[in-house]
Amino acid sequence: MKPEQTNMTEPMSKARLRLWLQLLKLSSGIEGELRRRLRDRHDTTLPRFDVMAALARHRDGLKMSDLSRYLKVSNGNVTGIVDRLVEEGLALRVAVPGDRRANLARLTPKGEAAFADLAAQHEAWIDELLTPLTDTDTQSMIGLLKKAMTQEARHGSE
Amino acid sequence: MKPEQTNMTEPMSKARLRLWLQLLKLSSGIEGELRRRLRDRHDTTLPRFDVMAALARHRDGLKMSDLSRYLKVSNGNVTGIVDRLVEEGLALRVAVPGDRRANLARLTPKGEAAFADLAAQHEAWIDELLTPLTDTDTQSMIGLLKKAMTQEARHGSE
DNA sequence: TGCAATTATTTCAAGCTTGAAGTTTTAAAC
DNA sequence: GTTTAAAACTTCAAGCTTGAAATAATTGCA
Repeated sequence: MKPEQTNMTEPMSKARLRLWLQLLKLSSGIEGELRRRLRDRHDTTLPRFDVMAALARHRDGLKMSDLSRYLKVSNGNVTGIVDRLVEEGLALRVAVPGDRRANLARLTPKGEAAFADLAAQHEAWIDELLTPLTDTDTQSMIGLLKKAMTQEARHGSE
Repeated sequence: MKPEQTNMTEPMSKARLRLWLQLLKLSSGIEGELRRRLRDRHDTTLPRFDVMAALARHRDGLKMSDLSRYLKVSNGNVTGIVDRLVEEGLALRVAVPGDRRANLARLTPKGEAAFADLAAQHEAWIDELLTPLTDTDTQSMIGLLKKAMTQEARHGSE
């Protein structure tokens, strides 16, 4: 049986590899720029921003292992990142009634204020970095990305 | 002046943010799976694979700082990754005639053979992980990604 | 009620990553 | 020819990341 072809000129595997490399190029480029801006303008990091974003959506806080699952990173990693947010006064750990093993990570008022500012800027930065795309482009790409994830989800990720 | 709108329902900034989150979800998911497979099946890492891929395209080798620029990672990072490839016998450092500061990193025959195998599997994995996309989807997405990078490139990357 | 299994979190080793400092070498300027 | 600036690479501190081990606590079962 013939392999999947693309216009009889290039196997599908080559086309998909080229797609992957372009995907990586765009996402790495944007992510790198976000990291630089967070560091240079706000003295913080993208992982801390991600944790704050998760906690901002859960005002009562999240258990460490829930945070780990939500962000798809290891428990050990979450421990370290929350440690630093606590050191900065942006989050705190709260005991869970009835379970002395567990605790909740929660944003402080200072953390909530800081995150509100960061979130607005983050949205503006993404808007700027993806300016070349029209609304139609954006909706098309979202559709394609979701289509790509229908199968990819069956290979072990959300 | 009214902000950019999308079908009068959502500002462009929100749409682009949603796009970014989907982009991140797909690329993180695939990258995570590649890392797992490289570790579990080949006892190696994605950064080492990336360095080998760069060196495979330059049979004579690349200078450390050329490698750093090519891969867009810091010199210090490249030093460490090449150290480990050398320890594994997959690469070696070669002196540059006339410049005792510089050296070339180059794949060994063992490294070239190992990379050929990894590259074939890598391509097959990407093909598998992006199976839901038809050739038309793939070409469309490549086009959109490139369009996105026309402006994004002006913000300090590539 | 006691014990084994499981859970929640932290700690740990190893690898990666940045950006700056340090060292050596080369190139440019005078 | 000498001095200064720049280049090439490594080392370093700090942060992130995984997955496994360690510790403490809870749950479930006999």
